[in-house]
Amino acid sequence: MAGNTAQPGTTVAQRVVALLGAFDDRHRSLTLSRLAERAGLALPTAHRLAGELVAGGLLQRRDDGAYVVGRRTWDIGLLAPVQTDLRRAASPFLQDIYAATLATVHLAVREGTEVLYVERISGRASVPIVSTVGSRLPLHCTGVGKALLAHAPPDVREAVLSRPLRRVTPYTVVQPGTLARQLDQAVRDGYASTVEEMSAGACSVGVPIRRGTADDAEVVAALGIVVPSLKRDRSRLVASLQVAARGIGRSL
Amino acid sequence: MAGNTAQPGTTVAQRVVALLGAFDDRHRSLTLSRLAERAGLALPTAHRLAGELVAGGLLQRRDDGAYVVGRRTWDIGLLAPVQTDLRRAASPFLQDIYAATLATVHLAVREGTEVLYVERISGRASVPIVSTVGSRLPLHCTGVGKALLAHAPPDVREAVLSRPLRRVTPYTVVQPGTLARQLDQAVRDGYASTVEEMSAGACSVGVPIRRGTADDAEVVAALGIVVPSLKRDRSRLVASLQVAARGIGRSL
DNA sequence: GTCACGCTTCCGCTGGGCGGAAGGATCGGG
DNA sequence: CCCGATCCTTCCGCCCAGCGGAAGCGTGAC
Repeated sequence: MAGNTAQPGTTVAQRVVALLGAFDDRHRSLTLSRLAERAGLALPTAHRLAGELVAGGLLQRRDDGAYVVGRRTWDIGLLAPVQTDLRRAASPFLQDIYAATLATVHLAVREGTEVLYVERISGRASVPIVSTVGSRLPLHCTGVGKALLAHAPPDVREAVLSRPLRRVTPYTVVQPGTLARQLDQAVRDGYASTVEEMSAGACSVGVPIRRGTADDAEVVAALGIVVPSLKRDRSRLVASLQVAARGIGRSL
Repeated sequence: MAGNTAQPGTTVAQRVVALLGAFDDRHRSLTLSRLAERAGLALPTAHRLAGELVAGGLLQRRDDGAYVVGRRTWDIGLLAPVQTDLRRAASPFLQDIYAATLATVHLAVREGTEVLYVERISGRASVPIVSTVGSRLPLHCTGVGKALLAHAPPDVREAVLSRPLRRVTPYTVVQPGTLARQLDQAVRDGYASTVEEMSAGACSVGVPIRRGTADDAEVVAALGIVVPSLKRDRSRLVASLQVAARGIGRSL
């Protein structure tokens, strides 16, 4: 009756996945004990497996003993076909917009009830931004998020509106009714905007990207920029984003 | 005497690493049998393990049955601290250079006898480029590569020069003596350049990035751009790259 | 039909993996 | 200096999870 208790039904491969999955945006480095805890593994097990992953380069051990994701994982992860076609098609347009505005430019898709940022260009003049490539944020407090949500299937909109909207800044829209009105407006206008709803001093605009050229084609992504203020230039910004979005859609 | 023969000394975790490691730039999708072969696993073993990795999201299975790297690996890989400080410091300068030149801008480090590209901005006007973020190329046929090699420790230079230099285009420098002279020249000039040595119609310039402000400080990375031609503007390009490199070094 | 090829499933043997427990290493408080 | 707390590392014996040969399918070429 000694030793082995390992929850039945778990395989080693699953444990490896659990170990890697223990890392996320808010946990980029973990001590052995936290790693074991988050992965749901006994400490010696985590120690041995993590050691093997370090040997394989998937994890890395810092001098202070903490584990971080290894370079090998980065290498391999970059091979994943994450919206490859979309990114290839969008890249030149993102560059154009950046060159014209020097503002942070985002390309994002909806994943469930979150925005997933798949590409970003950030300029030095820009406000400090929370999002990086690979990060996920709520749909209700970013320009691209609202643009995606506005054109999402009814059940998604329902799901977002029915749960409490997380307040991120004092200006975050947390009343479902207000958000719903903004979304309807965004559909009519062809763009969505936020004013300091995600981070202080940052405003954003997002426009939908439709596959193909039809005005009612499926929305597959959103394009957006973050600027210090929307008081001036809003319509010019929106116009250039919309032109780019159409260009991207055409080449999808 | 049936069943199990699995090379003794291999653990499941190592097999998982082998499976993930079977993917590289030239093998972004693999059929089960090739995956098994490249990972050195028996076919049923690869089948089962790959299935578990698919369930865990580290791999993905396309409709045609081929395995590709999964989005989860991408997510997790992006958490890896790959030259994080360098990239953060360099990002605004890369943007500036891009905005000024509209050429493809690269940030790269040396890893052994290869260049590892850690950041890139590519414009629509640019020549089609081989490198992407995460890719590795030889040191002898790119601008950043030569810049890194020129300032690398003697044993690295030795190692590169003593092995045959891979010919990539008709213009690739493959004679060790010529390359050595170019490297010495690059040290004197403070920049290195290539003319169609990596791909036809593409010239590149690379400058070293030194940690700190001292003129003889350690070279930790290189900054470069790729342009269709170097005939005009070479000195202006070099000058702006050098200014940016100093700026990056200052903030490291 | 027949063959070839690649994927999937089955199954019995066994050694790789498990975690409790003991042993270190490090730190800070008394 | 000792002692407890906390975390990491190593050891070890039990046992079942994992292995792969072999058989079964599905598909496509000729």
